[in-house]
Amino acid sequence: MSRPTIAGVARAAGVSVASVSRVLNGLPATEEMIERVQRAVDALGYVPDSRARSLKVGRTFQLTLAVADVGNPVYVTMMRAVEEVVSAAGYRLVVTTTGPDVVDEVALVRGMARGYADGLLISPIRVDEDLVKSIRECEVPVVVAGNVPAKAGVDTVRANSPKGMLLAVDHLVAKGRRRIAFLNGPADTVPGAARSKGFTEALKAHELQPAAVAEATDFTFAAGRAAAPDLLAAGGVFDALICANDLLAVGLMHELAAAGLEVPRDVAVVGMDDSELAEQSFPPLTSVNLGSAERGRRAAELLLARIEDNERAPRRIVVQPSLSIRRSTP
Amino acid sequence: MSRPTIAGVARAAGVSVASVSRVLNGLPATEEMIERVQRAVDALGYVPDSRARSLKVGRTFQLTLAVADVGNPVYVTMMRAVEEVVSAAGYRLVVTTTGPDVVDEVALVRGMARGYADGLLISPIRVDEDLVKSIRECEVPVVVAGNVPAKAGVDTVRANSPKGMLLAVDHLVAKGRRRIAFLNGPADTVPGAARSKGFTEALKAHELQPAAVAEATDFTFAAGRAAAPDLLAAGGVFDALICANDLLAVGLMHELAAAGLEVPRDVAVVGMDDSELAEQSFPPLTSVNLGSAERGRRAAELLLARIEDNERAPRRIVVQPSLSIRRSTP
DNA sequence: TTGTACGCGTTATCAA
DNA sequence: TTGATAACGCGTACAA
Repeated sequence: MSRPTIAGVARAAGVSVASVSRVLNGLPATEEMIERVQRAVDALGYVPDSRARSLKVGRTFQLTLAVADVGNPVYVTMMRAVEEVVSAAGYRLVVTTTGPDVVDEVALVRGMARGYADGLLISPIRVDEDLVKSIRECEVPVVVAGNVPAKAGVDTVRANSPKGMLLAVDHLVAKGRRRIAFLNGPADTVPGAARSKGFTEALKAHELQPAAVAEATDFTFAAGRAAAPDLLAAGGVFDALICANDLLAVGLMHELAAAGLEVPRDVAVVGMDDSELAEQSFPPLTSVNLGSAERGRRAAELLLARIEDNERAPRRIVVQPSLSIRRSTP
Repeated sequence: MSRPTIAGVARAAGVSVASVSRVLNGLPATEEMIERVQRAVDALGYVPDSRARSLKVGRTFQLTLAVADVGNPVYVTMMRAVEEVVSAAGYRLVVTTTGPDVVDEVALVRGMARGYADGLLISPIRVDEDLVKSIRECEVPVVVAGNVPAKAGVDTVRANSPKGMLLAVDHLVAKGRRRIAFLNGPADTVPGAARSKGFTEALKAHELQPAAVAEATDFTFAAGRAAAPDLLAAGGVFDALICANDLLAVGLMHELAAAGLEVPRDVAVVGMDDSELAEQSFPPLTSVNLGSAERGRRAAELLLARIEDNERAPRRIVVQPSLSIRRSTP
């Protein structure tokens, strides 16, 4: 006994398939018709086939979320927010990992043409001409969480890294720290470039010179630890440290402790992303909240809105940062 | 101009749709035919529609992963492993959050009948008769990551909590700790019940009595902190503490520090799951590795295998634990 | 308000 | 080897 189809229900109810379809989709029908159909549906345990439905209506009620690494806390936060919005709207979420390579991102965007999802929410870690082109030409609506040129012609939600950097520097300066160092992630990434620019600007605003700058090989805990020697070689020249994300900050804090430096007494540390790890680390980490959850939420809403109406002009939303002050700064 | 269909390609190439389909699916054809079809495909930028394909072949090449909370580190680890296996096999991953309620899990399992995915990988947080029934009757293959009665008749991959508990207690006893306390999560959950049973057995094996036992309201950092007063009220009666997961352990460690207790000197702390947080916490947390990544990987493999051959007898895999010793224990 | 019949884009069967 | 055509299960003109 295979799964019943709409034809089976119609036969069992003694009505036409059209009537069954109408009742199931809430279109006008007589009480008696609704009753008969419902009875047959229940009796047979009929469930509409979403494959056939997708082909017919040209929509899958699925959205794709593409991030570089589903394990990164900031993506986890975004994903959770996205999942909430999307499922509340009756859509399923297809989660894809692109990896660090831009060609994989391009392949993914092109692959949307197969029509397995109604929209794409992508947070590209690196951006090039090919990617912009593929996004502009994508067969389904695209929303970018991150920075992409306006000529891509799509909705965008991004953080304000420079403003966030300024909040961090303001705070440190207010606490009397002047010799500020910076640990970035890879500068050839979208967030890396933004952080670097923001740090330079923020120091300039305070007429300060960087006390030390280092670049980790990745935005991870391990990379943060590995970058420690570079910074510590400049021993004692900095009394504050800003890290491009929380993982780097926590990794570095472990090495600071190992080197006998106390946080925040000897070195104040500020992370970015304000992920759950910031609250959980010891000491709890002061961190720039770049609004990952809000970005996820708004990006998802933008995507849903665009699916409803693809004619509206692209919007570029910037989510403002805030500073979560904890015990890693004085 | 809408997307080209296989008919458009056939027309452009001057061949039949059947031939185009064959070439695209690698079925036997002459060199010249392959050449002509390929040329037309490239010229038109044709991409097969996966909706139509799904309807025809009865497969979507999608799998559903259902967990209670995509933000929980242990699920993140599992998800990453699952995503890797699944995408390598050419499948997409649909990620669904069930929430803490068992009725939502049942609805999800029933909903698989719509055929939007070829299989389900579920990690139920609570299990009841309804859920077991729905799993047994599910329209698509199901693999359970966790504990579910054999009568559900499905492949299962689970951790060995009791063995893991024993590893933790062995270690603590070897280090001279005898007054061992336990912080569990909700005992009416699958992992909570397993942890509780394991702790009791492990202490019995060493002929010890529990020094203190508390139950947090959830498996979270916040719940760990909130549970601290309960345990600390028993002040000084324990010199070691096992927590049902890493989040609880780290939350509690913050409160221990606030209470002036030093880890591991005053209290040795052991977590469970050996998530990335264990390595990142300060001091780094000794933790029972229950093999989340391996469970995810094997569950995904089991599901793929069952989709290929649904006749094989259900397998019940138990992944063995190990202990990752770090500085939170002497 | 209800029923008939067609088409969505693809794969698979059967003849040629 | 290739081509014509019948499904796959559903939604919806159009006609009654």
